[in-house]
Amino acid sequence: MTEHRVPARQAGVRSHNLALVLWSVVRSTGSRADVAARTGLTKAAVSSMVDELIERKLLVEDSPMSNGRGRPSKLLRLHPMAPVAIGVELNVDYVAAVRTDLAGRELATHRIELDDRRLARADLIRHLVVAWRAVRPAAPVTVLGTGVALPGIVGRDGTVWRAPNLPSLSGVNVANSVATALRIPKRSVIVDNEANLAALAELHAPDAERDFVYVSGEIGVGAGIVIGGELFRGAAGLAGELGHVSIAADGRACGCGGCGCVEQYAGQDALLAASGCPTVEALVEAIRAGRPAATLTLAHAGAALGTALAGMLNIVDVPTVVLGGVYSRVFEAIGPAVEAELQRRVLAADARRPTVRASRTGTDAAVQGAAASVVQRGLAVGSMLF
Amino acid sequence: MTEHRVPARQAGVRSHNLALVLWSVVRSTGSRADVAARTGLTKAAVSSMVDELIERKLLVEDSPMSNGRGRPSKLLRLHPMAPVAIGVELNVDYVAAVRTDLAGRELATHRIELDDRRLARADLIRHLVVAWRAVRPAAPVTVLGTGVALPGIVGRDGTVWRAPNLPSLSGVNVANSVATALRIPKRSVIVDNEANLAALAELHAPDAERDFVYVSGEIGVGAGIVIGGELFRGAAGLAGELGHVSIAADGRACGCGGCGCVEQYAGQDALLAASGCPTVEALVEAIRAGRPAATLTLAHAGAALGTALAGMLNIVDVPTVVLGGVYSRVFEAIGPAVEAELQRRVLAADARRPTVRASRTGTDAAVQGAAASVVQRGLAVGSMLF
DNA sequence: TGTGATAAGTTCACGGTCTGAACTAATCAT
DNA sequence: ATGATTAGTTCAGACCGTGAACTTATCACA
Repeated sequence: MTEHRVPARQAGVRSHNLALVLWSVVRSTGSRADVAARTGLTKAAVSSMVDELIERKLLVEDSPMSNGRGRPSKLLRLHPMAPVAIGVELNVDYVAAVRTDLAGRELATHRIELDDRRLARADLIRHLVVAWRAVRPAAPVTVLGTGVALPGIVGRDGTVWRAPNLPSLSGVNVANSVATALRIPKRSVIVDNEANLAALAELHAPDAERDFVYVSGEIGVGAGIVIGGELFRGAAGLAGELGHVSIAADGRACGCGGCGCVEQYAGQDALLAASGCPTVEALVEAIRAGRPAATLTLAHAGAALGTALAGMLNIVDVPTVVLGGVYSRVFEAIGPAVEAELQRRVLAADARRPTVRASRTGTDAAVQGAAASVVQRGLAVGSMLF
Repeated sequence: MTEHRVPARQAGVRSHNLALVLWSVVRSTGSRADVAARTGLTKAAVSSMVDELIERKLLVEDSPMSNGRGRPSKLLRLHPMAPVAIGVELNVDYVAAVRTDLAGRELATHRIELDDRRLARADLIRHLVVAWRAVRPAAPVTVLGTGVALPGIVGRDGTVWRAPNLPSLSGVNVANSVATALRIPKRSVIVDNEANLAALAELHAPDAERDFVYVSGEIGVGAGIVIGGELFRGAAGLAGELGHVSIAADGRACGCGGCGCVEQYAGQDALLAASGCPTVEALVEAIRAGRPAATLTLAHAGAALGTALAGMLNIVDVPTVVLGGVYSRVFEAIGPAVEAELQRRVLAADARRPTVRASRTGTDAAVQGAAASVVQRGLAVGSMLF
């Protein structure tokens, strides 16, 4: 039954509305009157809360600006020294980091390409630490928290349940490791699956749908499920593991121990091997050139991906699929095949045709999402608003 | 991003806490002091709210009862004339209804066996109306609302998107039809998938897990997903359609137009046909007698069901499967096969072994859940508390 | 039979919160 | 200058939960 456990108090009202006002300004600047109109609060209440937010150095007031008629409004903006969020990503072939403000704007980025697959746990954590330090703020602004994106199944407490492509992380509580290595509080660290966080970034992009599945095509294949504008994490945070869904009971063997995993048919390595291209760049070029080896490879991969996705859409009921990572770079070649398979296999397809589109975010989707997840938790109802 | 759209107000605090107090008493009787301790509110606040709830005729006070020491407590109970909920279910081979109090206790039940498959839409609605009237309260208590359970895919507004086993309902907005036929407000009617509502009933049973998938084995096979103690409905309310998940690309043809649907291998009709039993009762008897035709049929069906469920568990991340409907009656024969398949195919299985158990609710799970969904919505935060 | 311990329930001043209306401030058009 | 217009502030009013003091009611024991 819906949880009614916690009593509501007046202080909760205040903190909810404080977050509402702050978030309203973060999304788009405006005067107190604008904010009142947007949020539905009265001007009086907004005034009082803006005062408090300015006092707390979260907002600043621009000098008055005329609107043509009437008293000029004083636009509100995020304080230049307002808290920031850091997102880091440890993936199979790169490490990346980003610092963002509360609005998700990038303030600093960092990225290093390297093959992590064989590294020991301590080295992996060290890479994360280096990336974190590379984007850490110089000025004395507080870091709200750190989001960590990983290519694996991550539980709610930050423990890696399984990471087929980064085996030395299996069983490690990365939240703990990162927190102690950086000497920051453990509860300021959020660890999640790379696809989940990329989905969060996609959700924050302009004009994003509120219900979709984001498919992350990297070395591994993951999926982040967004329902009603919120990330769906499942009971323990393990939801959406698409790469190791089997599409053929007796198919190709996989590093995870199973066989027939989609990743073996539509993962980045499989695409390169089947098309004979040495790098993703070469593959993109081959497709642009219309080379049959490349286009055919992607049509097959798209069918495999579409088959796995169809099962997913039948079960979680989502109308659109967003292809990200490698897939967004080869979208013209793979998108139609995926869509065709969905049209054929999704139950509700004749009533509501599934949509497939390329991601609007770039290669830094996961780090952006990692930072965004920190902001989101900071603004969540009940939190102390920093 | 998490929706912060709506401002919080003091009235919201009151209505939240009022619901909290009412629900606390509904779950188990107790004195004002007990309620204060359970909810975390102060005695003063509880006193004030209990007064209001008594005033509103939702609670009554027992005569004082000594506890051995100290001033005797006056136990609080649900008012005998408190609002009730009605749940009705239209299934392929029966129509059922139940009236419950806010605690979910059955006050009246009704059930008629009949084959609905060929009936026209108007007749189906008429059956629902008859069942509803059979359990309607005699005394002048208000009916909080009506929950309707159907074997099909039902959208949030009460429209049936697809009902392979009850074709004449396709495209019909059952919420509207029922509301006008009964002359009750449309918004008091909640329509949902039969498996979703049965899952809700399972959730309300004593000692229920907070994360599970409920599998409803009737003529059709459906699934209700419960995560964190809440029903997961997906973007449009269509989540969990398990019966028509394909487990063999070129498998048996299905009424839904596809082929290889689990329902063709593990649905009630498939079980009866394969085992040669005329009725479910005969099948249960055959299993008790250990007849190989029956046990083998169920082992095969269990493997098929387990295969489909494994995909589901990989995607929505749930640790336990509850088998309901027919499956709970033949659990000893089908459970182990399902479990074996899950153990083999679920990714997280070696870290967290999937559990399979029989449902604790009976044949009236769906109607009970339908009534419970009405109560749940009535107590939801933001609602006017009736 | 009375006294004290114990626990249930009530009362009330207080601080925090939003609302709504009145009010002040600042700019532009005429 | 004057009035229209819009931004922002102030303040009384109502509501709500808290916490502490207080009242009520019972039992155990003397």
